[in-house]
Amino acid sequence: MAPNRIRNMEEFASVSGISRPTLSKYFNNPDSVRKSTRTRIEAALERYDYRPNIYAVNQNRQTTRNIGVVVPNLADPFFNEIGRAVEVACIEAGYSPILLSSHGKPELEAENLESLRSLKPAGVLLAPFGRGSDRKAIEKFSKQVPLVLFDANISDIGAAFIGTDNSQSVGLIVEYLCRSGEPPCLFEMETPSNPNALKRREAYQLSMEAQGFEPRVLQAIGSGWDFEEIGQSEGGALLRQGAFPTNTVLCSNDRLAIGLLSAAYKLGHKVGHGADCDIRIAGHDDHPFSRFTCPSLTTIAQDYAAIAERAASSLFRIIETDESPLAPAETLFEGKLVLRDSA
Amino acid sequence: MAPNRIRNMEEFASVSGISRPTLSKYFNNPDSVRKSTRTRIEAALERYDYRPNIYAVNQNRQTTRNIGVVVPNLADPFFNEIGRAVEVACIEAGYSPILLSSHGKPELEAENLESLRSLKPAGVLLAPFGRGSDRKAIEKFSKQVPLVLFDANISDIGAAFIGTDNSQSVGLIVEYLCRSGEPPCLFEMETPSNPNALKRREAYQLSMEAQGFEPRVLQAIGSGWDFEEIGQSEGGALLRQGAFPTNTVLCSNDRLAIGLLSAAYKLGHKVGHGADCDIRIAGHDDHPFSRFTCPSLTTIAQDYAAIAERAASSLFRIIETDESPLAPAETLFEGKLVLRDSA
DNA sequence: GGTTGATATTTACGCGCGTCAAAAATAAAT
DNA sequence: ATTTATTTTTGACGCGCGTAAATATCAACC
Repeated sequence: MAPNRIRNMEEFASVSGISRPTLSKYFNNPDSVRKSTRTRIEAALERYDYRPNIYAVNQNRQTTRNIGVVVPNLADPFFNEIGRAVEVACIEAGYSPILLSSHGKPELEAENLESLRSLKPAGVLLAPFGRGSDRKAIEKFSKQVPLVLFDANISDIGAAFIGTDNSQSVGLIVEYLCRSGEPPCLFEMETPSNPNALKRREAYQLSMEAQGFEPRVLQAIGSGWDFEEIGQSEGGALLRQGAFPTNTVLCSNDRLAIGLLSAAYKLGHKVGHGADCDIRIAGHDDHPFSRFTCPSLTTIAQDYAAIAERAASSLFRIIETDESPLAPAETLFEGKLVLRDSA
Repeated sequence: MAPNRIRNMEEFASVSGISRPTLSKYFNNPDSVRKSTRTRIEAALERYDYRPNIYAVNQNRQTTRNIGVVVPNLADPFFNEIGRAVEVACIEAGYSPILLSSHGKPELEAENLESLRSLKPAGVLLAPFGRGSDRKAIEKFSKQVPLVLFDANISDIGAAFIGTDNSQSVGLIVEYLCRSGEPPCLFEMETPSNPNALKRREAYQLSMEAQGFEPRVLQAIGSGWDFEEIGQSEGGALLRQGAFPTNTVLCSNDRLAIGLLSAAYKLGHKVGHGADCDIRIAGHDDHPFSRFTCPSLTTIAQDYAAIAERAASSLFRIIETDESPLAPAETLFEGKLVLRDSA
């Protein structure tokens, strides 16, 4: 079917009987040519399987149709899922997403942005580390490339931020836990680099006070991304010491909860809301594995799909209308309570 | 520090006092210029932060320094880890990896390869689906671009294959299980699309027979990538029916085992090798979560790092020496037994 | 059939860089 | 200091495509 390979648009022009400038127009926007021409081009395309050299195409353009997507750690199922959702949204809108992970290393975040720059992306979707992020680098970057933040916010940077309303979501689960048993204490990392963790702590405190209970926060010592490991060792130590002030533990995120569940199992503590149970454990994020923990984990589901979709569409609008708001627009989605067996 | 921006190599040549062809040589291979010149260029680079336009650079090259990395599903922690390891190996060797996931959809695999073609990659590392893969498409692709397979093999395709020696690894765990308790039955997916699953079944059967036991295979009905879900529902059903012929279950992979563990917990079966336990469950792959299951999972650890490193270096050698072996070279790494609490 | 507005073609230039050949400069060796 | 080998510079061309201006063609309308 395919005769001698087509080497460039010139050749494709001659075999298809369409002039090169018209072809160029077509490839940039198929709707910009008359329908009859479009049909002829597409017929030729079937026969000859030619595709423009993307390097030559992008060489002169000051901006491409690439969208950079940068997440702190693709190995974390949460960022994996949301990264994938964002990717799909980009493809559906006709852009080419380039998904980069900073592998848990904040210094890689700035490097990733830097290496994106040379790809001349039309825009970038960034889920920043937070405290670990190089604020200046990101700020500088956002002046050169349309930037939308998601998951975690950095104040006054980027054209928009899309995330979960931690105060709503944490309020929801705190209220549930208080209503259905002893009020929860909060189990979190000692120095959370993620701004969401900070917001969740505040939300926990406010919510407890609003219901007339005293907030109690327990911190796990450790750093890095091995949350399960830290939850297991630190949480296990607290369990052994009987250091949890109530029989209900709200973990700052599911991964910590998974570690704590594992420690509780090892120690023979029965977890759950049954009458025969010793302790209740809840999480936050609806981690893909939280359905398979023992017992399954009561948690808060973030609306991954909505966040990803909104983040992407916000960016597209900025790119396509070429206007970015003066102050970053903030969109927060509500979390949903997912009741399972652990609390 | 940075005066008016440098727009192209011409400008950088004038401000740095080096001729453009020499700069071009430098950027293609810093070692190809005299040391004194190199120092001068690098000094200028510090001051002016210029980088060649990658689109212009790659426009004429018939091949770039991009390496495509295609895995079936980045959401699966196994492919996530190995994909990341491969990525790092590429970067260290001075290539630019482009990591693509087929999101569990075999048809996306061919699409991913196709879209890679227009990036003119120097080579591609592919972890194929196996049965679901479009053999002809991959075969055609491998004639145009150096291709190295890893994790799962497709016979006679690609220049090399690197994976785990399933017959060794399964033999190891079967031998251990037989030695330490009742001989295991095998729990696997009904129609595994992954060739490793087939090899593991064969290895299980051979190994059992070698030790004088009758192999018993139980299959979970279901398809797709929700292995935990299938393991939980199908495995749970088998448990309820008392359908497992022995008290020891070897799962074809950890994700299935995680689902089965969850089902066992729900049913109140005590899992482990203790005297008070009802059932032993083992897996294969050393999934990152297998340390945190309840109880922790006895399994086989694949040597992710070695596989990734070898796959990458095999590809680099083919690219750099421009010679591919007549028959695909096969390298298998041994698995290691990881003893934990579940078996 | 002639007019008009939209679309296609012709021609030509430029983008940023790779690369080649010849000339010039530099370094190493005698 | 002279020769020789190596490296750099100069000058020039081409890659595949975007894009602009002028011209030619088309479709539809009265």
